[in-house]
Amino acid sequence: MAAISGGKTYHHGDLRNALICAAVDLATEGGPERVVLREAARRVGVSPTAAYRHFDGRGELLRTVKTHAQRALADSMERAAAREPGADDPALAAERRLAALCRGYVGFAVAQPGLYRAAFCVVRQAGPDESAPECRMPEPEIRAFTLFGEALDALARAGAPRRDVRPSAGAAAWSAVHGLSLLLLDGPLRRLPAQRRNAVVETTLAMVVTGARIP
Amino acid sequence: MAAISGGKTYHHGDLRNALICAAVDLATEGGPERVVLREAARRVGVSPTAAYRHFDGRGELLRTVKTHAQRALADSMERAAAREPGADDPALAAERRLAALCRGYVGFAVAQPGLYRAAFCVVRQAGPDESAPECRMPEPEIRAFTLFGEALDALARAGAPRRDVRPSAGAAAWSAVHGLSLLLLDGPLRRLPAQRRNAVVETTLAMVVTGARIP
DNA sequence: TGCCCGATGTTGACCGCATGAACATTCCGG
DNA sequence: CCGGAATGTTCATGCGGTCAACATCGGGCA
Repeated sequence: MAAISGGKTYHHGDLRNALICAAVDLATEGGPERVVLREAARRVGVSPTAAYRHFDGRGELLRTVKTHAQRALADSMERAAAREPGADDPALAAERRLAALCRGYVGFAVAQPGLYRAAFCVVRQAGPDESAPECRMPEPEIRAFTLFGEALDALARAGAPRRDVRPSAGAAAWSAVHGLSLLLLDGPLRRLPAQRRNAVVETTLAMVVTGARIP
Repeated sequence: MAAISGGKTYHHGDLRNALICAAVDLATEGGPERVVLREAARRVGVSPTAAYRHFDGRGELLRTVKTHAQRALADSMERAAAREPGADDPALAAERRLAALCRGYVGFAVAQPGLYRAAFCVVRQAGPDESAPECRMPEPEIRAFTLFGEALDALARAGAPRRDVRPSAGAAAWSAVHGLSLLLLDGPLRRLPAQRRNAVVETTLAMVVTGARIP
């Protein structure tokens, strides 16, 4: 993520991207609260206010980082699922895939705490229009949720959960891994030794999978 | 929480408490990030630096609020459980109590988003001693966890989960309600209409309970 | 009783950050 | 080749955290 630039000219040439990279680095190092406009500008070697030519302000910069982090999270999930060996029994395969997605999720959170927190941080909106229309589904751009949903669908096709529970089931699975991740990162489970932490993760996974299996 | 004071003297008389109240109000209104030393002092009608006679700085003030919020959360859980009617079947009673605790948990989060977030916010430590000794259990002062643990114990005594899963099972249940709360508050489930939100909550509860029931 | 010290507040100052206004430098299309 | 649009810069304002020096109060001891 650390970009290098050669000659110094008055015009940077790709400041927007450079700032994004710097901001992502900052978030990676210390989470969303460390995404500071001035610091990003400093790292890129540009004056603080230059950023305003490319972003509405700190808010928009952070939102960009957030999007990046959400993508990275989903990627981690897909990679984990791809590593998972298949199975003849479709139900078993579906369960394995669900578990792998969960592991990819928590794995990303633990490996990239700063980015993970950035992926879910709250960013002040531009307009004070708090009254966005209600939304049936979670913010659509969250691919992580889509992945859980699809996995649960597959499980359903293999005969497991009641049809009418979906898509709530996706949200339930998501809740479990999200809560687990946060408790492990900055929450009260932060100091668990690795082995005990693993136990907690596996227990939670079991809860998710059996919760999806049993009507 | 809003305190009134009578005559104005140079010495306030109970500044520490007054500041805490103001800070809790702030957190209630806008979460931990709105707990601002200067603002708390302003509300109490005192100069900003006066707070330093009673707190190490913003950090300690916030930590105090956090503790308060954790207590309030646990109280909400216990109240919800107390409202729950008993049952003849001990296993059923145990399941009901667990569900009630969860509802009390999520209910608090939804009713007091600011306080809830404050209860789990990260506060910079005084010394940079990142290397606290590893801890087998979650931070002991978190009564919420204790409550989940006890409820699962009761369920275990009624014959449900495998012995060896505890206390991981407590963490799993906690993860589910914690993640659910956060997704509902500022997360991607924030805009769900009330009815759909209820469905998600109930589905998650079912996951927690069946997850605890099935070995 | 009266005075002095420590506890408690206050002022003033410094630093970092977000953000806006006015000014400077490039670059590119006509 | 030139002028305006892009893109950066400097200057200034306001907020928040925190420190040092100074002011005030109140209670205990001589």
